[in-house]
Amino acid sequence: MTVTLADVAARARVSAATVSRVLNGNYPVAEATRERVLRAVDELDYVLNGPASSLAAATSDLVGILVNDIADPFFGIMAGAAQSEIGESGAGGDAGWAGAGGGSGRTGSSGRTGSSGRAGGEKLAVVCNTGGSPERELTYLTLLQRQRAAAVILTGGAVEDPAHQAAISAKLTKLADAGTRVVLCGRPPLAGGEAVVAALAFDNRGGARRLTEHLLALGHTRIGYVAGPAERTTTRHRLEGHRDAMRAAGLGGGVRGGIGDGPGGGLDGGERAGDEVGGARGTYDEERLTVHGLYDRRSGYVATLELLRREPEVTAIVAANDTVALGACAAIRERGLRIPEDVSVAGFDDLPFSVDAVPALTTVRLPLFEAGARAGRLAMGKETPPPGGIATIGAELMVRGSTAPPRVDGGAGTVSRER
Amino acid sequence: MTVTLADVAARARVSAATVSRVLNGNYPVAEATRERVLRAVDELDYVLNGPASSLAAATSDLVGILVNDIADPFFGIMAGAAQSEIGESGAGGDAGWAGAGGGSGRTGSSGRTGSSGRAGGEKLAVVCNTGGSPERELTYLTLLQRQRAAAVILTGGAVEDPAHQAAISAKLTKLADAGTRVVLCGRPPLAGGEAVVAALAFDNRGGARRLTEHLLALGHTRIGYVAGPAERTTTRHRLEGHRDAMRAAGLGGGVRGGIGDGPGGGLDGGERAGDEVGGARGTYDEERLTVHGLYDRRSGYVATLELLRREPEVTAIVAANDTVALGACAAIRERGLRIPEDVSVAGFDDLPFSVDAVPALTTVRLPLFEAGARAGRLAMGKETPPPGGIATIGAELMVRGSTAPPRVDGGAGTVSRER
DNA sequence: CTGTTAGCGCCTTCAA
DNA sequence: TTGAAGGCGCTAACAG
Repeated sequence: MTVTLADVAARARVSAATVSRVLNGNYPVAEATRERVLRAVDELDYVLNGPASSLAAATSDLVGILVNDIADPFFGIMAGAAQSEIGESGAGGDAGWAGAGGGSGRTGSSGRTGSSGRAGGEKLAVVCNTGGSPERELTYLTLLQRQRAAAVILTGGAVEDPAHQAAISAKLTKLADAGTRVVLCGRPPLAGGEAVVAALAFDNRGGARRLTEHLLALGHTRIGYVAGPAERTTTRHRLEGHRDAMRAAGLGGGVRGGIGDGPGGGLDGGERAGDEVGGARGTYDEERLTVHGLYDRRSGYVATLELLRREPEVTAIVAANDTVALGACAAIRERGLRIPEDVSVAGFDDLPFSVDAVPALTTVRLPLFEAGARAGRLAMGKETPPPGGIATIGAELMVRGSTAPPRVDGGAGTVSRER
Repeated sequence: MTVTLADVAARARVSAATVSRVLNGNYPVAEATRERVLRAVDELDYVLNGPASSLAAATSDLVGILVNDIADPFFGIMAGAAQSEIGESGAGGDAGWAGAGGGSGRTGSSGRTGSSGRAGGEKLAVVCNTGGSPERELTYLTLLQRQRAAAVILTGGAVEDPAHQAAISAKLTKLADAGTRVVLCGRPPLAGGEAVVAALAFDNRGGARRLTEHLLALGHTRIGYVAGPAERTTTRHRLEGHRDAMRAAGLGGGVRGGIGDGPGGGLDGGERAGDEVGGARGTYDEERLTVHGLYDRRSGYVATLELLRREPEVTAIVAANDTVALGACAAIRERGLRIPEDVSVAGFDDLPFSVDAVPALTTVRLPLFEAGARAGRLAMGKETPPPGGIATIGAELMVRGSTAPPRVDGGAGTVSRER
């Protein structure tokens, strides 16, 4: 029923081996023969059997890109950039695709029907949506391992549960052993990072610190923080950067060790406002002015409402990311407060929509596209890994209209005022 | 080096066929044997060889989801929803993953190491980013065909070039012939749609019509339209809906046949403002008040500036989608005009951020998540296709703060006024 | 319920 | 430069 290599060979009057050789372009083949084969391929409309090919060659042209949330542009931008480097041979550029031609030296005979059975280095870059679930992440990794993927790119923060860290680490080691190139993008390096080709980590901590320093310089002291899910590295690093800045300014401080002290990282911490543990007044504030949620708009909205309830005098809200910041803005406005006059708001990531927010969002820019593209190149072996396999990617503070000095009379004032 | 089925068979003291059977769960196997095999699998840390399996079974567990722009939540939401239905056996719900357990009846022995060599119905849902390029679309389809994908979901509008339509159609037919289930989501049905399991099309035309009718009811008559790329079905349908409404109100009208009359759909039409072709004054306006661009923020910005230049008295701008609308808002504000007092703005899609725009964006809601999920189910054969294989998905008008009656003195007035 | 027997379609030495 | 032959790891009939 389906056309096979043998059929093409017969039509071209050569052996199957020869057809294989012209298709893969790894071996010298006489130009005449080659032409004949290519013609037969087109005439028969032959399409290589991937599984058979992968089985025999013990490797496939699949490259997996794992993302936490495919509906979030944060991941979409990185994934798209990576794909643009992986898809066609040397696509390179920003968004330009080389088109269907290319391949192993052909110049697109037989009209634009092309894009047939050629194998030449074409990789199938696919993105897998883990939904932030560690189990799904592991499952996808196994599926990719099963497919003998050529490379795997893991994007975004990792879950910090030691059991999962270990499981992921073990899995990546196996993948690497099997010849799969593993690249981390926007994720901190693994403990024993030998398995990984390269790890591109964002400077979340530094970015967060500079952002909060900006707020402090403006004169804010009561700064609320809407954090992401408690167990993620990204969440922890950004929160730590924020707290570092606060402590350096003599605010908050005390207990070390991050954010793992609340159960489940939910929005339910509010009821424990009196739980003084460490004793230090600073610690009290630090926890009281932090609410965890998801990296989505709704969480930003709910968390901000909670923050305003806990501390009506808050003059600034720092959100885990831009999306969360949008939710925060909505909550603030709903309470009849103005941005930035009554409350300043800041985000993180500098997603495309952030500049269009009203007022434009002060945030921390992460070079998502560049990082994704670099990860793609690394995965393809088109770029040499950074020394030690680890690179930290800078985060740039973008000051815009959503942050301003606090009101002189301090605090947001009563919550009842209508606009 | 790598563990194979035979190794597992040897360790479990059964034949390879038996191992295969317990792994695939398609055949009755004695409970005792089954346990033994599973234990051996875990002990050996065996992972099924996908290519070999696909080769022998003549089908793979790969499901491809093609999107035009992975960085656009419009596609991300649909793709994520589809994946949630495909990933795990019966995940079903909104965003909840069943976790790594599951599989063919096991209850997760040996800790959470799990997610190993089980094959049971697990599909690898992958999204492929075409970047809107027809060539890439074709290439991905070929790659998927090569992998013997179990199913393919095409999302979003199609390019209207007949040559490509034909090429895609032919390719889909081949895929279907090879047993791949093809589903269209947010894309109009094909000419000869036999190859397709189902086509879920959005009511872009109806939605656009109702949106413009809303504006007309408000009293607007000089309405600018920022359209998407000229050659896409989505662009055409939305524009036609808009013009239908305008004509029904006695505005615009005349020449039939859509938007294909400008070269390349660029922003370059402005210089031709005097080209009166049809003769009817309405036609003139229709084209003068339409500018094409991409489905991104920047295009919305640039196109709106152009629209304001062509017709300073414009009182409303309808954008091709919400992202474009954001750019339009930026342009309008930059010209010192207020939304909606001076100029009303409307979008399309109702993406999550639209409700957070200031003022909140009037738009047309498309049930992206539901549609994506349904497409996923259809692709998995978990849901029976609609009659005729075609379903039109409703679009709901969402009236919010960005649209209001035009100013009584008409028009946006001079552009120099500062806020 | 389980083992045996053939391939699935291609790549890759090894010769020629 | 090309052909011949073996096997990659698994599944799918058949027997038993």
